[in-house]
Amino acid sequence: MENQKIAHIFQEIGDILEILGDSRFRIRSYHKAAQVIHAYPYHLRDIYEKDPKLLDDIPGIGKALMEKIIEILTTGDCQTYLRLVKQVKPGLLDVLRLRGIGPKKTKLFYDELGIDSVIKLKDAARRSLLRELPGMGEKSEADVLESIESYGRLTARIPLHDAMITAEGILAYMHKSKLVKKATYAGSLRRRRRTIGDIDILASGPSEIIDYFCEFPDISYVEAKGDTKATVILESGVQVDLRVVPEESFGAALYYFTGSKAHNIATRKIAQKLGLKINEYGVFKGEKSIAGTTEEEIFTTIKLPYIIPEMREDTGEIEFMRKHPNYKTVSVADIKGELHSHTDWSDGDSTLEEMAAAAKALGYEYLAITDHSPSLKVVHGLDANRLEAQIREIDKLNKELTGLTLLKGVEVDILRDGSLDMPDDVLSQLDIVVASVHTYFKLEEKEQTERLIRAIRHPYVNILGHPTGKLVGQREAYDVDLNKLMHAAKDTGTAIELNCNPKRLDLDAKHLRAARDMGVLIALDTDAHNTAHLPFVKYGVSIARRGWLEPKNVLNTMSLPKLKKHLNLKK
DNA sequence: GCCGTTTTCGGCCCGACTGTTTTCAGTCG
Ligand SMILES: Nc1nc2c(ncn2[C@H]2C[C@H](O)[C@@H](COP(=O)(O)OP(=O)(O)OP(=O)(O)O)O2)c(=O)[nH]1
Ligand SMILES: [Mg+2]
Ligand SMILES: [Mg+2]
Ligand SMILES: [Zn+2]
Repeated sequence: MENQKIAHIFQEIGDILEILGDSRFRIRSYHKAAQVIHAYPYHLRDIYEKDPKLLDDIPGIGKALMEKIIEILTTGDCQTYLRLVKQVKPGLLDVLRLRGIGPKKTKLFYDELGIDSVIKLKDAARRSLLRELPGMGEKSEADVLESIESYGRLTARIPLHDAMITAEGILAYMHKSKLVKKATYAGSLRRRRRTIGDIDILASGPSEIIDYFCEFPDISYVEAKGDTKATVILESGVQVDLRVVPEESFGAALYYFTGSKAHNIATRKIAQKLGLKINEYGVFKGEKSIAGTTEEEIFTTIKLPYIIPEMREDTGEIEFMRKHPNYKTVSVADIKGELHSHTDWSDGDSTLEEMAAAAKALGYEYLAITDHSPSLKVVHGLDANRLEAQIREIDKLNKELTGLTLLKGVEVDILRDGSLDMPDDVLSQLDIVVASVHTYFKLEEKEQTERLIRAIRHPYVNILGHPTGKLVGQREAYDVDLNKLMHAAKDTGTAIELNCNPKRLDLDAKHLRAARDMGVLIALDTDAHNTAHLPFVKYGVSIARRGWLEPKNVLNTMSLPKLKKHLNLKK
């Protein structure tokens, strides 16, 4: 949380410096530092307390920003920031956020017309005052109005799964055209971020592809359209960017368009040092193209091993892959089973038999049935009697099943004080216990953390379920110190869940990086409430890859015998 | 403001689209 506060201050200092017309490189340093800190796996305070000089070792943090971090950690404030905030009206930052309006126009409108809020900007545009300004005209004034009007209509970041479905629809349409040689999605979707800002589509072939793309039925309007790219807004409010390149540039373009921006900049710098230039058309030595058809070629020319899209965030992956060129992150094929699922015994839709058949069809060795506990009445949580009945039912089913073993389990509710919603003598009969929070999300950090640690330390708990409670677009993480949870998890051999439901995916790459470094096992659980949810594991795997996890970091890559042994260790 | 396997000074990724412009600035990817 403190890291996020520092990242926010640096981001805003950068934004304000932009409006004030400061050096763009100085601005870049602040923005870069903000991004680095935002994605940093450890508390800066912990680093500082170990040795303040270590802060300077973080890439993107130099002497000056290190001093500012220390100032914020020790005084709670940053004098530079406070001074800058006084120089710029807060409404200017809102103006800056409008599409098509950057720092130069924000400053122009303010200097010339005293515009310091979106409301005032709208008023000035309506009164035709903007068109008189240098570099402005009738069209650009109308564009300002349009930008203000559309601000609310544009969709915020959407869940990965929703973006994937939309992208697949667009790609199916693209592949119907004979002009299109290759087409795929790129951007944050290919890097599998939990949320997607816009959908980026790459195609190879002639530039007429752009016209065909702009005829896609779900388009609300075309925002920009040229010879090599177009930007459209769908009826749903989602933005789609299309980029078209010649076939021989497909690999270079895919590399460019996959990003991230920070990763691109980092590898383009490496190319520079080698006397090369990377752009979306290829790698160039002088005028001559020396690579471009595949991504692999691009990496080879700059002497790097292939780096998977999920890792391309400039969070240390370049250095790391140089040192470990054969590093392999976890993949869907490594997943041996599911450890968190529900049936129609509680709030699931599918029967035990149906869930077992679906798990078997996925090639799983095991499926843990973990229905809810009794305090959760709305989801028909199982009391001790019904759970014992389910245990007998599963024992019976296991005798009939071949190739798949059902594990007897429960998703036990963690009560307000950190105790569990099921007596120990019932839990002791189970193969696996997932413990998770469904109430009292709003406790303050210390209390919430202690509550969850108590659950982690419970001898029968194997997995802490959906540990942050985050829901895309609905609920922020509850106030909890994940690093402390991970220490307790490490101590006790408890796994932490990465809930694979695309609405949740509630651990992000930085948390997983920390878990990996600490040797905490992560369980990739779909929390399936019907058979169709089981394949959601692929989203969890993607996020795990973003956190650099190897198969050995993931609990459900274990074979059944190994898993059983592991689950028994704690008791 | 950051950074250094040619550098502690002098660079900082590279290109497309739009509107306003007679040659390019601003914004965005
Ligand atoms: N070299 C370079 N590439 C960029 C730059 N900005 C964007 N890109 C590339 C990398 C991005 O992943 C890709 C798509 O841009 P987007 O703005 O859509 O970002 P991205 O998809 O990563 O995130 P998003 O979820 O859409 O916010 O274009 C840039 O300034 N320089
Ligand atoms: Mg994007
Ligand atoms: Mg985009
Ligand atoms: Zn559940």
